[in-house]
Amino acid sequence: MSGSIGRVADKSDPVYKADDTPFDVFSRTCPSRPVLEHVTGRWGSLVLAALQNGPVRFNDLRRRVDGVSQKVLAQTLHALERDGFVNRHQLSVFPLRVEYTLTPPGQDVAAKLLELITQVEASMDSVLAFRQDYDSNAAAGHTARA
Amino acid sequence: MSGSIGRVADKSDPVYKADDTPFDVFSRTCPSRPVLEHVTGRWGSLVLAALQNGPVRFNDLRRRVDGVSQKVLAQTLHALERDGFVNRHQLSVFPLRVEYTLTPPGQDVAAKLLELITQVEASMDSVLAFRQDYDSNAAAGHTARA
DNA sequence: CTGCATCCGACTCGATACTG
DNA sequence: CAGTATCGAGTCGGATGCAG
Repeated sequence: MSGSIGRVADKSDPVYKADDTPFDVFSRTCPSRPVLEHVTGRWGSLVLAALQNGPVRFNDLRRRVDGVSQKVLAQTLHALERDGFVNRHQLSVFPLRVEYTLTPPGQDVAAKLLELITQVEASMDSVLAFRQDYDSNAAAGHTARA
Repeated sequence: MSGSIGRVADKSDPVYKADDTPFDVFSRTCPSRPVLEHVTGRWGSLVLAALQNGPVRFNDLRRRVDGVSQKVLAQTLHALERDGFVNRHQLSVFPLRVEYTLTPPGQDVAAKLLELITQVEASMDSVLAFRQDYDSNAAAGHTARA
């Protein structure tokens, strides 16, 4: 860490949000930040989204979330399980069968996540269009943007 | 967490398809996935949230998003700017003054993001309670979990 | 003030191999 | 099937220094 960014912000500037939540993700020491990272992480968000429609087994999840490795999927699930967003149910049969489901808090979070994902997908057209513009301008004039 | 969540977007990102095929984040090749990662990334989400209430200058943003370094903040802003979610406005005065604002698409996404963050913060009590339970059970039982 | 370049440690990922 | 252990490689992120 650096000395320059260590707790420089005072409680004098929070312009936004005057609600009653004791948790503030903007603070680096707030326990909600790691939780948010589990939820919004590269794979966490996709895993939660994939669990929206009922129990899913490990390898099904792996197929559904295209590109994730076993190791990382296991890590992701552990984190979400420990946060109480995901429930792991293991059947003592053979072949081994483990089903993952969303807990009630997990459903709440996943619902919001789904809305976000939907919003992002809905924005994709404008994003892609903007990027083309942005890239060509950057290639030509450099800092000469709108 | 590192991964490539916070990686800077560049022209080597998966190329887009111009047809009207629906975007599916679950697909590894879908262009919406990197965009979602910019938005939900460790810092991207906090930056978008911090920009909700109007223009913010670089260093203000840095103070607001506690713990982020200049380099990473700049990277994050570049990615979001290229996606068309954030607008960078530089005033040619001295001292140099740069203001970042949300574009309309950025506002839509940030709104959903805020809801998600609020939901996560609202879940924190149950999360922390659950974790205590989870950890003691794991400690008693067998191998410790992450 | 803003922010790019570079160096470098720390961390994460993914592939493989192995256990229950 | 459902993971865990290990290892190499790649990346990220922080600090510093410099430029506009």
